Amino acid sequence: MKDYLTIKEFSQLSGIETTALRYWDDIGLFSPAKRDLENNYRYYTAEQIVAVNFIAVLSNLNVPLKTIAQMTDRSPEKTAKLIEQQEKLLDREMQRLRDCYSIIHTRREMIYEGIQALEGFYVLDGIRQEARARAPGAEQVGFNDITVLQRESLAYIRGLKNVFKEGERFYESFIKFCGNADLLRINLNFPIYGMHESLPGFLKAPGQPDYFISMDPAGNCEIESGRYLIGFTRGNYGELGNLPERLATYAREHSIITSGPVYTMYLLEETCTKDPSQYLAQVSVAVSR
Amino acid sequence: MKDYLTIKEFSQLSGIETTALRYWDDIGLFSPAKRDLENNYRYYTAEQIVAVNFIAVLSNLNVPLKTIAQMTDRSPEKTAKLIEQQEKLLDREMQRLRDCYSIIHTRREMIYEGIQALEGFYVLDGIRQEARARAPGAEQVGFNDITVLQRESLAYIRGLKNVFKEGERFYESFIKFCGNADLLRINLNFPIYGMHESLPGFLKAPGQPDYFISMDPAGNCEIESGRYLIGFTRGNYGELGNLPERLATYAREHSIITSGPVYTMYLLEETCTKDPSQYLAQVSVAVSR
DNA sequence: TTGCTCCTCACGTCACGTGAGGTGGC
DNA sequence: TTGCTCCTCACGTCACGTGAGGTGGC
Repeated sequence: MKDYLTIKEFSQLSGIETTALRYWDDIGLFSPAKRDLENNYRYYTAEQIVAVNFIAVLSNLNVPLKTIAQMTDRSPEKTAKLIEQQEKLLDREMQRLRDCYSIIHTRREMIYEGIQALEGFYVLDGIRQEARARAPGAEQVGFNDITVLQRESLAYIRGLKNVFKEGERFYESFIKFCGNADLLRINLNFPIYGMHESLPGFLKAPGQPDYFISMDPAGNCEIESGRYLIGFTRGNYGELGNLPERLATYAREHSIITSGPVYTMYLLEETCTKDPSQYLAQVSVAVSR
Repeated sequence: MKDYLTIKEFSQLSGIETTALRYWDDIGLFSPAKRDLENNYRYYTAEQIVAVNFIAVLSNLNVPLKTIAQMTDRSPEKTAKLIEQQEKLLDREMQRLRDCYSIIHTRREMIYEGIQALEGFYVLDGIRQEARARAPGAEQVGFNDITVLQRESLAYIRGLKNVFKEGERFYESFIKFCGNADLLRINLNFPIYGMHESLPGFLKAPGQPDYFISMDPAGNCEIESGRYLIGFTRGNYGELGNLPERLATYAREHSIITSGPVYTMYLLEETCTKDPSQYLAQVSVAVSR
């Protein structure tokens, strides 16, 4: 009399659901060591735990059961090869997950910046203070205020330069950018922003950026760290209201000299709100003092 | 006249299959900006690419479409919270994949050792030589030879001590080990081996190890690095043939003093071959010289 | 007219999950 | 007898994929 385990016992020892065990039996992937001929009960042996656990690991890795089932005519070499393949796939999958993490994390940071801008925040010596820890001497900055802020460097990758022909619609450029993305190895899943090459160009046509940029932390371009003149506004893509004039006026009144590109970043957009009038844009340009 | 994209154009720009786009429309997750009332054509806008890409990223992360669909009444806070949740899930998922990697990698290394043992290998000064690069003076070791080999340290975790009562069957201990695994935080997906506390105990009852051990690289026990007396044999679990005597004889004839536990490792088992008589066990014990 | 795209509808797929209805062992 | 376990069978689920059959625009 050998020791046999019922399907429930075997399920508890191996951690695999009875429904899965029955299904694996049905498709011929993994069958009990014995079947009772009278009542059709499934009986497993203890040593089958090793085999079923290996199947479970592969199944957890999303290896199709058909692929696993091909191991019925198994050999050390075949099993090793299957594992080697899975190791490679796992490497890729982990890279994919890291990429996804990077995407959603970047997006979340943008959203947080947007929420902070809406709530207002405190600034001391160009440094944004932690939400509720107001330092003495810190200046309160509201949503409608223009301010100068220290910024960490941010990587990005940019598309081809936009060319706006007479009467050409805004989105044709964006569509071209998307169409070229694959070719230029631009990942469209990161936040996509606009960039003007200089402030005068921005003031002339705020809704027509010279480039679209993807905020890919692995990108080959960089928004340099330093002090930036920053303002916010709400509204649909390209509709910046009076923000351009407010920025220009602030710079003139505070004798601020700006340099380098102007970045238009939609911190809050479709992923955060259904109402385009509630989109939130942050426009920033480096201060050269 | 606004710029509209057909489903195919939109699919190509976003990288999302038309079938998925139609399905997402059907379930109310993501619909085109416009429908032609006459022919029911779907028309998308360029800015929808941002939203659909975000959905695609979440969907890639196996977020149920129902969960994503709850974002129809979205707000910055809700979206940020959803992302935060996903970041946590991603952390866990990546840890899970690392664990799986560790499991199959450990198993593959064992299989390679098993294959090498079958093929035979060369040993120079206790160090196993690379397969075909036979160093001068190296000694050939066949499958049936007992040998002394240098071994790197290996982590493992062990279960409770086995107690074999009179007439108790081998597998009852193994079943107890499996039953306690969850409690003792033992992962049964790693290779499970046997351990005797000492050589005399092994020689007395080779098929009744004092402990079962799981070769978890994160385990709290260690097979120390050093020289080990090593032999191989084929056969079902616990059936070690004349290997115990061969080991004892070799030790006596070569004046080898052994110390510490005896490890019985099934390098090739059910995952590699269907025939239990083809299982390959490696028995090893530290040499204290 | 031709070739291409678009549509809906129905059915298939994968790996189970969920009852429904009935049997078997202590 | 009672409660628990086991069985099969059928249908549901999730996120599409795959034709089938038919329409629409240049």
